[in-house]
Amino acid sequence: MEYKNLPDLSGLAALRTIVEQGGVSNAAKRLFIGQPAVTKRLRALETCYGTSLMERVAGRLRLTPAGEKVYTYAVQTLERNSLLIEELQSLAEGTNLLRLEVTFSIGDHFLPELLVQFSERFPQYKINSRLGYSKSIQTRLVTGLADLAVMENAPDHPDILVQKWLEDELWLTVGPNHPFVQNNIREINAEQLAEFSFVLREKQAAVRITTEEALGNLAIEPLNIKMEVGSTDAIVEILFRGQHASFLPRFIAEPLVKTNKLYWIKIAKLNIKRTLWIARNRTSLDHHVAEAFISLLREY
Amino acid sequence: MEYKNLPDLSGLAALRTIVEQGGVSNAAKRLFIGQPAVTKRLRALETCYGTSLMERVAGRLRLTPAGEKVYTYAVQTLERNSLLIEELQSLAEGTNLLRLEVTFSIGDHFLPELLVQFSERFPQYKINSRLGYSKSIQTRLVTGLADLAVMENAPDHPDILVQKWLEDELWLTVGPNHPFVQNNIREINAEQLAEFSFVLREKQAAVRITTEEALGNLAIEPLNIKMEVGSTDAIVEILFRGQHASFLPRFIAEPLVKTNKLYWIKIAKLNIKRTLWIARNRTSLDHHVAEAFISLLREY
DNA sequence: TTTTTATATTCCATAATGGAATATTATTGT
DNA sequence: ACAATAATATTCCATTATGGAATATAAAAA
Repeated sequence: MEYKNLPDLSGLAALRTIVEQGGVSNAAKRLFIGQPAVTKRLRALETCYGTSLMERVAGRLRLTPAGEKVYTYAVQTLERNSLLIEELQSLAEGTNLLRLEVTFSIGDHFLPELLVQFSERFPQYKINSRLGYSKSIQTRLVTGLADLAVMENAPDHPDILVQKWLEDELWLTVGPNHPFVQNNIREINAEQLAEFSFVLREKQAAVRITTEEALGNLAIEPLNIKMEVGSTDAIVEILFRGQHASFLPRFIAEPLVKTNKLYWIKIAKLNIKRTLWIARNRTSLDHHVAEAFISLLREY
Repeated sequence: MEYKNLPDLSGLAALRTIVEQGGVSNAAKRLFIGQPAVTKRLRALETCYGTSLMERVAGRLRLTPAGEKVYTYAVQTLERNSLLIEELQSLAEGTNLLRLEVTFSIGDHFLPELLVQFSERFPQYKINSRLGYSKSIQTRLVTGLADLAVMENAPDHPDILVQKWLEDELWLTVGPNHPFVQNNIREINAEQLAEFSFVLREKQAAVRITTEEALGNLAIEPLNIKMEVGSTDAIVEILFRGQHASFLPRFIAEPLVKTNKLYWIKIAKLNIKRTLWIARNRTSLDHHVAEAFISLLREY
């Protein structure tokens, strides 16, 4: 089991493109790389096979007899790879499977109901969903390991298309036992944030990132963070029971505030707004299960 | 013409080896790389195809359905690359390989020495040589199954180019026990051929053909052919031991006659002359190994 | 002969790869 | 239940590979 001097598929692609485009310079344009890189790939491929594949005749490159054999292998291998990719997509689509990624707060709050509704409306489709941080979700989208994502931050990558889903805010939220609630204080200045004992999500969480971005622009003392907790539900429980404060997404805080289970303390001259995003890989825009899920999202 | 996320053949090799060796650590040993590199190649391959190829089941990796398709492609692609490499080696050796055909008498008498000299002088070249009758040699030249022939008859075909090599004759030859030798007779008339008991080569042999052509033009009785023997060396032995006669190529008879082991009986007014030929297929005139062999022939 | 076209090479910055060391996951044995 | 073992995954870092700007070389065209 010895694999020595394995050729590069990118080298085979270069050989094929040189032949079919009639030269190195044209191939470079079609491959979106520079001319030297094309020449180098071709010559590197020759090293793999230990023989000349193209030689210069009348100023242009022509296949050698050996080159013709390698060209045939190149075309077959590349075509088969394309077919394989289609096959893999069919395999994924064939099961009508949506690979969905959502950030944690969205996962905790929206996902259960979304999944139930989706399953009732589209019983033929399947969903694999997972919760994750924005960064890793972005990676999974880019690499094709996810079909669709719903996120609290807009991904920043040329291969990802985003569309807005909902507008949201982060509310400074406390429980019923908090002194500010006891003293019937519902609005503060930003400087007063230093008086609070905070329990916040961990640093990678979208809520935390957005909070720190918004407060980082203010000339205030650092927050007094007593705890980092990896679950918004747990934070809500802590707020119920103690005298801590946290920044919660409005979609989580608002129902609780309306039922007087938690209290929103407004910050004068500060609204931490954000958008919830739908994100997809640019190359998967024909994914019909994802389209179905998005139509459901749009009903919110 | 877009080639994005092309897989790595080394990644395909890793996948194949993991499957066939039953795990990452064993695959690492077989590939002569470290375990982390194997894992990374596998996971990098998954990124190329945008789907999981192997997942951990009971502590070990197992192929996913997608992984099975990629494994199949991997095996095919790697095997075809191996075949391609062999093919390229054959192609390369092909240009250094001489397929030589010679008629039997030349094969018996000249070929051993020729091959030894050729091998010493041109160690980088290979020769496949075979003995044959003129007819079949001609066919093999025409069909490209032979590169070069040395023959006792000139082939007659538009695709075969011939050049003279040596001039030769056929000598009526007898052994020391023959009555004509005992009676010190060294020249006869053609009519006296009927008095001889002949041992000749088989009908397809060039010697036989040339002999019968030469004698067929004479108004003499048919030869008394006691034996047909398929080897000129055997004929020489028979002449030593008995009272038969034969027609031998001068290049075989002359050394023996000069040392009084055999005797040449001249035929008045008859010299059976012939030429030894170098023959090639018209379309293979740039065969440099053949040129090398011909240069050696020219030294005779 | 000069200009234009096509490919090859050099030098350098960046990206990719492999491995030692370590971490994590899972199974087995006591 | 815990410790030991087996298998895979991850981190960090050094080395190697790759692409491109600039330039050189080869060949054709004007």
